[in-house]
Formats: sequence, structure tokens, C-alpha cells
Amino acid sequence: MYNNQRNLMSEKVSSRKQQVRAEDVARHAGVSRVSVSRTFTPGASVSDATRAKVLKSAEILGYRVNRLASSLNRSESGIVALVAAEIDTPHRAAMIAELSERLQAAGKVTMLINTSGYEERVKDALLQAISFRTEAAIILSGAPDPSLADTCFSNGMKLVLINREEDFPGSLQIGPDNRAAGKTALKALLRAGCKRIALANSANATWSIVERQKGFLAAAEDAGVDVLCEVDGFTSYQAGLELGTALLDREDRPDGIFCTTDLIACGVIDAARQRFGLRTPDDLSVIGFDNIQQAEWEGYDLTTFAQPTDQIIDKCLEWCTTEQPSSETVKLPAKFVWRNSVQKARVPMK
Amino acid sequence: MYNNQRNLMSEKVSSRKQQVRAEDVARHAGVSRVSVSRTFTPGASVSDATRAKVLKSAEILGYRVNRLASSLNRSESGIVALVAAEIDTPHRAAMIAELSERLQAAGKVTMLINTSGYEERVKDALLQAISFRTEAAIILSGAPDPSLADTCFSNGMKLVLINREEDFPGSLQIGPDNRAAGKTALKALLRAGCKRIALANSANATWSIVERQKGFLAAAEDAGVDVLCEVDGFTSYQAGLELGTALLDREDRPDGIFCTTDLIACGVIDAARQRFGLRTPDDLSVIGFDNIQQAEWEGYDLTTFAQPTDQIIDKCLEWCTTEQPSSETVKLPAKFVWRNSVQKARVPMK
DNA sequence: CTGATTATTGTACACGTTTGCATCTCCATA
DNA sequence: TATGGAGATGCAAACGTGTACAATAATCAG
Repeated sequence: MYNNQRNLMSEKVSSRKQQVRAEDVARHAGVSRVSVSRTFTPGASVSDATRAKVLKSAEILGYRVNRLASSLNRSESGIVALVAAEIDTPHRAAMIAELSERLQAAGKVTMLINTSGYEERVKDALLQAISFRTEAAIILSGAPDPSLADTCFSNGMKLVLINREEDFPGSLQIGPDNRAAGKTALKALLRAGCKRIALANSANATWSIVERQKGFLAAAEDAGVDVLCEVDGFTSYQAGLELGTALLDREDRPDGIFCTTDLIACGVIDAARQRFGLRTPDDLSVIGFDNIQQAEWEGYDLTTFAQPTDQIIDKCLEWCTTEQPSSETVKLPAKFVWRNSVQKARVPMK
Repeated sequence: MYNNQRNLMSEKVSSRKQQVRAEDVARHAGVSRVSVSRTFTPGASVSDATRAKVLKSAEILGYRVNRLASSLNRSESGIVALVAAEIDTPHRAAMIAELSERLQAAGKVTMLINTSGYEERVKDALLQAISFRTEAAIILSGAPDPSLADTCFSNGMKLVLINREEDFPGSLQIGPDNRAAGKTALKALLRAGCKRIALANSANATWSIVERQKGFLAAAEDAGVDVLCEVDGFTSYQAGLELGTALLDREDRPDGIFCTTDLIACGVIDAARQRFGLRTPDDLSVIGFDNIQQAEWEGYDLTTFAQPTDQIIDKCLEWCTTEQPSSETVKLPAKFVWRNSVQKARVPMK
């Protein structure tokens, strides 16, 4: 017969939360406990009769397979950790929305770990992920110590770094081709006939954002044009306001600005409009990066680069679901999105 | 002696992921397995000597307590589910950022479940949460069937509904006082001297958004003023553009518009500026709701209502961490944030 | 030095699953 | 009818932990 006694040794039964177990369903349906398990395991062998009985009893009792126990047994948690800071930033939020959506569609469960604040928290985040035997950790901001990464690997966890390209063996490093985008931005400003070109960047920029700046400056050097560099503040709209104000306040006011981020670009445009009465693209050409939702708002209509989000996620999922993925670095082209913040080409193409 | 043999019955050892267990650490440190467990259990009794040995060995071997197993045993997962749709929407993103942050600080782990798309997905989300024995589910959008909620309760899960106030026993229902806010909005427009007052709302609005509309209209009725209602589209910036265009295109163009959402308000302001050459607050007064980041962008400078996010989250956490919380409905005042999208008071206060 | 108290360690069981193997039933084929 | 084979079911062993209880070692009061 079934052993119905729970908590044999513990007197205070009430302290434990009573859950509906497979055994309860089994007893209710008059079948064995394994039959219940098999009913909920795809591909397992159960007769239609017992399956029906089990499903009915499960429905009545409100039974759900305990995935903690199941994960423990099969050593596959189905959980993927998303590690990110400043989640409420437009581009980041979009990325997380898309990622969680796609992970879900792939049958995975997303664990969100917010690392705003100290950089140190990436470490804690990964430790937490390891504790929960996460199948993979997708890091959207920051990067872990190599030693910590090894701990991840030794626990069978996969590591994806988005927007990082440092040397990181064993992981997938993926992101847009920031340098190329910077280059394209410069060409576009030149073709628009801009004479005094500037760059607006945050002083606390991420690696990938600095890359954009480098690409832009390198292209400028190649073309033999001087670039006015204004670098200050955080990667935010407010910083854009300040940067824009500083730039437009100069005697030699620039007529074309590459902003390393859409948020900064929005700030620059607003500075131009609200504080100097200048309009894009007539008085000033502005290019951003990220293609956040606000970029297509009518007040900005910002020419920018679209992050290759879909492709990044495609690759992410594919890489995470292969058995023994090998270290890989993927750089995807960022699509140039023409809107109306850049003067129409005055200089014909060569 | 220790039993080092794993997978006694399974030949293909390699198929299972090899993990570092407490037993491995115990063997390495020359102590018993329970000592390892005790080392990582706060308040357990271990001598400093063994604790030190255990910690050292754990460090070397890269051991982390398996929280799946631990949760299973103690029937406390430490996981809280966040159920939300349209995560990349400014207000939603901010809410999630703050919630995940605070949950983390409280030692909880957040599981993000994206329910964009069908409404049906709230059900799937909760079923998933139950499977993982989530301690609580915080629902930011949508609401579950009562029967499903019962299943949640019977599995010891707590339920929080944010921005819902339907009759839902056993759960915490919390959100801003939308009606009162609508009322305040009307008063503010009247005091600004607006003569032709309008309301712009989405046709697919949530319950709480509809409440704002109701509060506004009720107050208008009380004051004996007519309100022009434009209701169409989704709750988005684009809808705001359309709504604004439709309103401002009328013969009897309104001079004061309450938008049930900041996103809509931004759209309305842009419609006014970009399509009609009208400026706030001189030609048009606009009030929004949510106090999203864009509301304080210089291009909008939007007078709006701040969601009582902090208080909501405070209450959430407090409620979720009490043993047997009783059903509760909490309505918190939304703070009116004065910026510069509403004409300065022309009508003196009575 | 003895008995009592306390701090530490060990033993064994439970948490709720999945799965290899063995058993059993049933039906078709030779 | 005997022989296989397929399909369903049961048994028992894991997965990696926490904890009540017992046993042992250490400390202390008298």
C-alpha cells in the first residue's frame, strides 16, 4: 500500500508548506506514482486509460510537476539567467523584452538579475546563477572575472557576453560591429556636407560604446577631417543635453554630431531645439545609435543605427542549445536607419 | 567511508553533467558532508576550524550550494515571479527595474515571465510559476482566473495584483488611486483656464487606465463641463500622435487635454508641435500619467502624475514576507508632478 | 575529580522527481 | 500451442540538499 505518512519524524507538520505531490495524484487516480510521472514526461510509455485518469486527478487536485525536483533529478534546470544593469533604459529594456520572449518560446525560463550599481554585482549575479544551476547566463552589461567564468563552466553553465569582445575563452561574444558603424556615421555626416563635425560621448561609456567612438575617429583621421570631441557625464539623456549645450555654445558651433547613443542624441537634439532654437536637420545633423523607440518619435525623427537584436538573439539561442559550443566571437552589421535628422546629401557620392 | 560511486546503474556517465557536490567538498576537506551543509547554513553549529577547512575546499573546488536541491528540501524556493506584458514600455520597464532591484536586496530571486501577446499567457505564466514553487507571483498586467488563483494558493503561493482592483480574495491588490488622479487632472485644467477640455485615451486600455478616465469624466460632470472624448488605438506614443491629430484638427480645437498615459501625452504634444505648430503650455495644456523618464525631457516637460512606485513595492515586499497575509486592497495617492505643459493658473483658487 | 551543561559531529531520513531494469499482460505470427 | 515482441507498469535507486535526533567531545561548576 501507499505510504501516506508525511513528516514522520517532525511533530510540527504545519510549518512545512503542504504541496500536492505526484503521489497524491497517484492515490487519487488509483495508479502508481511513476505512472503520474510518465504522464507528464513527453515520450514516456503510458496507456491512454491511465493517462486519462492521471490527468483528471491532477486537474482536480491542482497538481503541477515540481520542476525543482525534476531539475534536480535530470540536471537540466531550463533556467537561463539574464544579467543586466539599468534595465529601464530604452534599448536595454527592449533587449530584455525580446530575449525573455524568445527564451520562453524556446521552452526556457528567464531569471532576471539586476546589476545596477556596483560593477561587483556581476560576480554576485553569476554566483546566484550557479546556485540555481542555470543552463546559461547572458550578460548584457559588464563582464565577470575569468576565474569566475571558469567556475561557471565547471558547473556546466554556458556564458554569453553581449556587447563585449574581450578575450574570453569558452563563451559566446556577440554584438554589433561598432567600429564599422562609427565609420559609416562619419561618412554620412561628410556626405551631408557637414563642415564642423563633432562627437558626443559619455565619460562612463561601455566598451562597445567606446568602440563606436574609435571607429568614428579613425575614419575621420583617414579622411583628414578634424573632429571636436565632447566627452562627459553618463550614458543618458541628461548627459546628451549637457553635451549638446556645451558643443552648440562654442564659437565654432558644429553642424554635424555623432552621438554614441540614441539617448544622448535625443538630449543633443533637445538642447539644440529648446536652448538654441536650432532644428534638425536644417541647422544641425545628428546621428545616434541603438534605434530606440524614441528615435522614431516625431519630435526626434532620428537617423541612427539599429542594433541587430534579432540576429543576436537567434545566435544566442542557437549557441546555448548546442551541446558543446565552442568559443566564438560574432560581430554583426548594425543597419543604418535613415530618418530625418541628417541633412540630405549635399555632397554627391564619388 | 564515503561512497564515491556515482551513477551506479547508469553506464553512460558522460551524459550527466558533472557537478561539484557537498560531498566532494567534504572529502576534500576531510570532514563529513553535513558539516559542509552547516557551513553554508546561517545559524548552524560548526566549529570555526571545520568551517575554515570547508570554505577553503569549497573555494578550490568551485562549490556552490545547489539551491534547487536546497529549495526542494526546505520547501522555500526564494523565487518570486514577475508577470508582465510589454516590458519595453517606459513605465513598465521602470517598475520591473525597481522591483527586481528591491527583491534582490530582500534576498529573493526574480523570475521574469513575459506575457506580451495573448491574454491567455497569464495562465501559462502562473502555471510555470507554480511549477517552480515560486514564493509569490507579482502580476503587472492582466489577471488570472479565480480557479487558477486557487491552485496558486493551494500550492502556498502568494499573489499580488498591481493596478487591478477586481474582487480577488486571497491576494494583495495594489495601485495608485486612479480616480482621484483623474479628478485632480480635471481641476488642474480648469484652474489653468482651459475652456475646451478633452481626454485622450487608448481603446485597449487596462482597467486602471480606464479608471483614470472615469475619475476625470466624473469630476467633469460634477463641475458641469463638457469633455471631448477621443478614444482610439493602443496605449502607445503612436496612438497619442493619432489622438492628438484628431483632436487638434477639429473646428473646436481643445485647449486642455488629459492623456491617460505619458506615452500618449508625448504623442499628443508632438502632434501639436510637429503637425500644428502649437506649443505647450502656451497654446495647449497637456497632462499625462506615469511620470516616465521622457516626461522630464526638455522637449516635453510634462506635467503628470507619478506612480507611487516605492510605496507599492514597499507594501508588496512587506506583504509577501508575512506568514499568512490576508486579502488586502491598497490604493495609494499618485503625486501630481508640476512641470511646464500646463498653462499657469489663470483662474484663482476659490 | 565528577557530574552537568554545552558545543560539535554523525546518522538517517525526507524533499519530489526521473529512469533503468524487471515483470507482466496481451496479441500476432509461425 | 508455443514463441516472440511490443506495450504498460512497478520497484528501487538516484539527484543534492537540510535537519531532528543521537552520540560524542569539550567545557565548566562544584
